Amino acid sequence: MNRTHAVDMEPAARAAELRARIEDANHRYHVLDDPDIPDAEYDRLMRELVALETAHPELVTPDSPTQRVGAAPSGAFATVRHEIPMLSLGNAFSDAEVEEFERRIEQRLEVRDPLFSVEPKFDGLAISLRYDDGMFVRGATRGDGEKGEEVTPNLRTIKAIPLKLRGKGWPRVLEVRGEVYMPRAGFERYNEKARASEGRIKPLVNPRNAAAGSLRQLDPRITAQRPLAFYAYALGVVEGGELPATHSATLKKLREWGFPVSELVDTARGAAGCLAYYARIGAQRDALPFDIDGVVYKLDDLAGQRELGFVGRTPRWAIAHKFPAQEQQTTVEAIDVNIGRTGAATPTARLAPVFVGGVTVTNATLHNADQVARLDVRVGDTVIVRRAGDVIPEVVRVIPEHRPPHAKPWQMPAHCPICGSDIVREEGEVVARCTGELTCAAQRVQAIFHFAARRAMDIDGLGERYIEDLGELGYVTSVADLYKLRLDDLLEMKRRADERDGTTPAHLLKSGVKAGKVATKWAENLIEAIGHSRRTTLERFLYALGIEHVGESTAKALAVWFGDLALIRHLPWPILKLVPDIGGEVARAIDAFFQQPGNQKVIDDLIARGVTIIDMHAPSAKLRAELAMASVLEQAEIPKLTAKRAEQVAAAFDSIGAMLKADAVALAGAGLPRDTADAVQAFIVTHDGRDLLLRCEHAVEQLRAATAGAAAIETGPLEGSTVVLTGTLSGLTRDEAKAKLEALGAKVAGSVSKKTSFVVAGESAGSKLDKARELGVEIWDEERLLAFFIGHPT
DNA sequence: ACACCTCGAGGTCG
DNA sequence: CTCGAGGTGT
Repeated sequence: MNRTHAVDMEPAARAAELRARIEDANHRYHVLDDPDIPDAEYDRLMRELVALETAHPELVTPDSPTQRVGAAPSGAFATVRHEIPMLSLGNAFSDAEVEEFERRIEQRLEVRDPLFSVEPKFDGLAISLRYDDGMFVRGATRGDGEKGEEVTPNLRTIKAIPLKLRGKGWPRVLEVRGEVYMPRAGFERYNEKARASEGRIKPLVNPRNAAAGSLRQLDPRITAQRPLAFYAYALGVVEGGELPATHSATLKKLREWGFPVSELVDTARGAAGCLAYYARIGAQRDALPFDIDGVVYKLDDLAGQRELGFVGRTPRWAIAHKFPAQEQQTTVEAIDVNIGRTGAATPTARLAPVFVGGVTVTNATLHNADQVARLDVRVGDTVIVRRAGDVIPEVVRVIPEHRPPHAKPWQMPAHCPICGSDIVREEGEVVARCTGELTCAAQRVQAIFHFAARRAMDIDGLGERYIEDLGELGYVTSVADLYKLRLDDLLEMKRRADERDGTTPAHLLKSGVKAGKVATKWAENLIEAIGHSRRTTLERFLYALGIEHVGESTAKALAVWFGDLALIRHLPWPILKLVPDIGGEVARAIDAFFQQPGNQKVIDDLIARGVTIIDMHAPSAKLRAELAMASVLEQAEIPKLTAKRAEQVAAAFDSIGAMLKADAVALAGAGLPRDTADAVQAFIVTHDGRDLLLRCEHAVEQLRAATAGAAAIETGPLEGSTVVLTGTLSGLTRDEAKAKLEALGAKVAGSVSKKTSFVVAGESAGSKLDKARELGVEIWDEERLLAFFIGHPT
C-alpha cells in the first residue's frame, strides 16, 4: 500500500482502506501482541480517519475503529467488564493544539487560566485494580476500554502493586487505574540474560511490548520473572468513601494508600504552564529510567471535569501531548552511492520525506555494503527510520510484508557513478572505494571542499556547488588553481554556469536585483577569502592537503614535531613514525602522499602562488630539526667540519630541506670556508636527501625524549587531564573553549571514556553527557568552566 | 583491550 | 553540532 497515492483517492474508498488497516493493526496489537506498524504510523492512520470522518460525517460506520478504542481480547483470559470505561485520551502534537485544548475549557467553563494536573505519559499497559475493603481482589487490562482481560494472578506478582491498602480512610470499593511498565534497566538486564541464554530465552523487542506480553502470560510464574513496575494515575469505581475535590489531591491520597505515583506529577497553570512542563519533561526524557511517549494534562478540578464530560470515549478535560515520534515508517525511493574525498563509496537511502523526532528526514546513511546486506534494504521497500541518538537518521529495519514483488537485493555498483572507474573493495576492508583518485570529479570536488573547509584553509564562500562549477568548466583542477583565480574568471564562470543551467535563481528575479551584481559581490568576497587563506599555519596546511589518515590531530602532531613543511615533505616514513601517536600505517601513508610527484607539484604551486605558512611551532621544532641535522653532519666525519661549523650550517638555512638542496656556493654563503663547503656538498650529493633524513632518525629520537621532558615542565593547572566538550556553549565558541583549555594544559578529546577528567556540557548536550553520567565522569556546566577560566587566566 | 582518530553523513539555522 | 563505523596506536 503506497500512501503517496492515498491522497488522490476518493474519501469513501480511503476511509474503507484506513479502517481495514487500522483493524488489522488493532488485531495484531491487542490480540496477538505482535504489532506490525510503529505506534506513530497507527496514530497517523487514526488521525487521518478521524479527520476524514469529521469532514464527511456520512462516512462514519458503526464498525469504524473510531467508534471504539481497541480490539476484542483474546479468549485465553476471563473477560472483565469495566463498569466505568477506561478512557483513551485525545492527542496533541503541537503547542497550538494544546492552546486550543485550553481555550475550549476556558469557554465551556467560563474560567481563565485553569489549573491542570500534569504527569508523564508512561509507555506501558493500562490496567485497572479493584480493592474490596482494602484487599486487592481483581485486576484487568484495559482491552478495548469496555471489556478487558482478567490478569489478577499476573498482577499479584508485581511488587509495586499493593495487595492490601495502607493508611486509612479508603473507600469500601476502590478501583485504581494506572500503567504497568518495564523500567529500561530491567529491560536491558532481561535481554542480556536472553542473549547469554543463546536462544533459550527470547529477547524482548521493546519495554512497552515487554510489559504487554508479560501481563498476558498464562503462567504467572513467568510474569513474576519479568521486571515490571506500576504507577497509578486515576480512579475507576468508588463506593462508600469520600474523595478529594481535585485530581492532584486524589493522587496524594493514592500515595498514602500505598500506590506508587510518579515523582514527576505536578500542577501547571494554563496552556503556558503545561507547555513549560512539556519542555521540562522532554529535556529529562532520555535520562529517565523508563520510557514515556508524552505528557498528560488533566483539568485538576473534578467538578469541572464532570461538567466538561466526554466526546465519544475521550474526555474533554484531558489530553495527551505526545513527543515527536522517534520511529517512523517510510519508503526507500532509491539507494545512491556517494563518493567521498578518499573515494569511499557510501550507500545512502533516499526516502520519501517523513517527520521523525522533530525533523523531516529524507536521507539516511546505510554506511556500507555490509550494512545494506544485513538489513536487506531494497529500493521500494517500506522501512522503519529512527534518529540514532535522536540525531542521525538510520534505517532500523525493513517490513518484508510491504516489499514490492520484484525488488532485487541491492549491490554495490562495480563502477563509480561519477567517473566510471572501478569500485574496489580491498581484502579485509569494509569500505569500497572508487579507484579514480583525482581523475574522479567527485573526489576532486571533495578534496577541494576539504581544502577550503573552515578548519583547513578556511576559504569562506567556497561551497560544494561552486567547486563543482569551477571544476566542470575547467577553471580549477587542483587546489593550487584556486590561487590563480582572478575576479574576471569567477564572473565568467558564473555567467557560463547560469547559461548552462538556463537559470537565474528565482528569488533574484523576484527581488528585481540584477543577477550580475550579486555575482560580482560573491566573486569579490571569494577572491578576498582566498587571499586571506594564503596566510595559514602549518597544521592547517597539512590537514588541508587531505593526506589519508591525517586529520587535525595528526596534522598538529606533525607540525609541532617537525615544524617545517620543507622537512616534512621529504621525510621517509621511519622518521615520521617517531612522532608520538603516528604509527607505521599513518607514517607510510604520509610518505606515499609526498612520493607522488603530482602532490609535490601542487605544494610547489601553492607556495609559488603566495601561500605562506606562519608557523607558531617553528622555533622549537626547527631547532630540533637543526640539531638533528647538525649531528648527522658531525657524525659523517666530513673533513674540517667541526661540531660548531655543523650547527652553523644547520642554522643558516630556513629548513633542512633547503639545506639539502644547497650547493657549495650557498654553503659558502652561510659562512663556511670554501673547502669545507665543498666537502659538505660532496656528502650531500653522495647521499640523496631521503637517505640523509633517515640518518637523522637516531638524533631525532634522542631529542624526542628531551622534548617529552620539557613538555612536562611547562605545566598548567589542567596538565594531564582530558576534557570533552559537548552541547552548545553560549558565552564562547567551542574552539575558544578548546584553545583555553589547551592553554591550561588540558587535552581536549572528542569522545568520553573512563579516562576523561571531566565533561563540559552546554545547552542540549547529547549522548556524550549520558555516557559521562554512565561512567561517573565529572560534569561541568558552562558557568563552572567560565569561573575556572576567570580563576586561571591564561 | 582500550582509547582515540579519521572519515563520512544529515539536519537546522542565520 | 552530532553520531557511528571502522581503523590505528599503544
